[in-house]
Amino acid sequence: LIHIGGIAVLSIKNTRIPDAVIRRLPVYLRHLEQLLASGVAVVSSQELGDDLDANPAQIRKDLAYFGEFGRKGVGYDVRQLKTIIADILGLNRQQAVALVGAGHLGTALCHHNQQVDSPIRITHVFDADPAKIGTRIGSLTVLDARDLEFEVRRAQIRMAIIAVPADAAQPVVDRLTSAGVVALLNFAPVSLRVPEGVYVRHADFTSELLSLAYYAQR
Amino acid sequence: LIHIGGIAVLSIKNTRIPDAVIRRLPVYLRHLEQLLASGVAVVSSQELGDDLDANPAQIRKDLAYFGEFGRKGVGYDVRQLKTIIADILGLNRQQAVALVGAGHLGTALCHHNQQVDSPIRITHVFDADPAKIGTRIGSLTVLDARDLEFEVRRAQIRMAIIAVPADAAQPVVDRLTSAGVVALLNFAPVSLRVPEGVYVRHADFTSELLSLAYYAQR
DNA sequence: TAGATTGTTAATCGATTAACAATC
DNA sequence: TAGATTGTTAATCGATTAACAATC
Repeated sequence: LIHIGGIAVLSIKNTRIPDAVIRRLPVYLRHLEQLLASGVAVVSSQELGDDLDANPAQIRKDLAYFGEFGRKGVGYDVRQLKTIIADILGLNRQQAVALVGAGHLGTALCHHNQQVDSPIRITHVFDADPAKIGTRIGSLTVLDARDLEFEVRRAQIRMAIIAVPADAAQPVVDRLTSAGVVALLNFAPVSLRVPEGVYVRHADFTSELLSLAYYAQR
Repeated sequence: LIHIGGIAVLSIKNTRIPDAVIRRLPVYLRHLEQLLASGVAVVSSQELGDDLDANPAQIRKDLAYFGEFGRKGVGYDVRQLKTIIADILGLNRQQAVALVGAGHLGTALCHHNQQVDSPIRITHVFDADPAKIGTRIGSLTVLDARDLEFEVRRAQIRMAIIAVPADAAQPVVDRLTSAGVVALLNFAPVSLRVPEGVYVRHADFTSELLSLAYYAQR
């Protein structure tokens, strides 16, 4: 553990942290922001669990992966915990994100990201269609997909969103990873092959709808 | 097991089937369609596993929840298995889907669904904004959100997509479930409370991006 | 028949939840 | 101090993978 002024900070242990834990952190963060906005200074894992429909032990265990942030008999300082989770996720430093594919979905994701108050911002949009290159999506201009590697390297981009058709996805991913991208959010309906150490999250709308249909049957 | 003409068909056991299994079925289905298109008639779990980066035992076990569809020493008939999975998911009967929220994201999801060849189709789009009501998204016209219950009941809609702002989501969900919706795909960044027996899948783009940032840090 | 591959049981792995000593 | 709540260990639960008899 790293202690600064008696407070355990960002003490990522050498344990491998489960993906499920990482995916819950934004949920905690958002709720802490709401609590802070409504003037709540301290919150217990029990209260968080009630609000978020989660097990209090799970919340405590999730947080304990990164350090000791609570006070026994008291709970967690809302403002402090909010800052800590943001730090864990790396939301303090500027993270450039590339979006590849300016179709309906890509365009909407881009607009959505500009509307919403998110610390992670799409900074580059690429498309291969000459009719789209140079057009604007909110404050961004669609760039030529041929310049992908060059721009990604120049901006030192590490995160990318894949919103291209299925058959275009793998080549795009190969080019992105070769240019330094290490975290991918994939909206194309294909399983992607990536080099060791690169993280891929699948977020395919069509598959989601198909599996949802199972639950609608009765 | 239910056998029709010597073939075990859609024999959903009284076992509770894990959600993880259901979510893999569309992946299998899509790949089987591709195999069929390229003229492959029979496939083994080993081959499927290689193609989909999955464990063959897992594929066999997933399928075995629903019946015995393979031939020992041979493998699975591609066409037959494709049909069976489509039946399991309920993709044979027409499923009307309501989309609530015609903002950037909702509009894109609607367009995307019309472009892609998916058996599950968005049939109704609702919005509360008078400026949007009556406008068209592809072949659909945006309906007045005040008519939500009426239209959902009339079309016997059981699936819905939530693409409204966070603070509007819960009331919309309450109205949808009261009108008969039992499966929800939620793009709003809030945890939803639903009646017993209603299935909710969370698909919040902003949270996805935030957790992805963790993996981009180094 | 010999080789291959299923369906299923058993073993393993990992994640969630319960319990509780430590302590604010 | 008494009551509350953390951090953590142990127990439970569930999902994945391995192993193999059955059999095409």
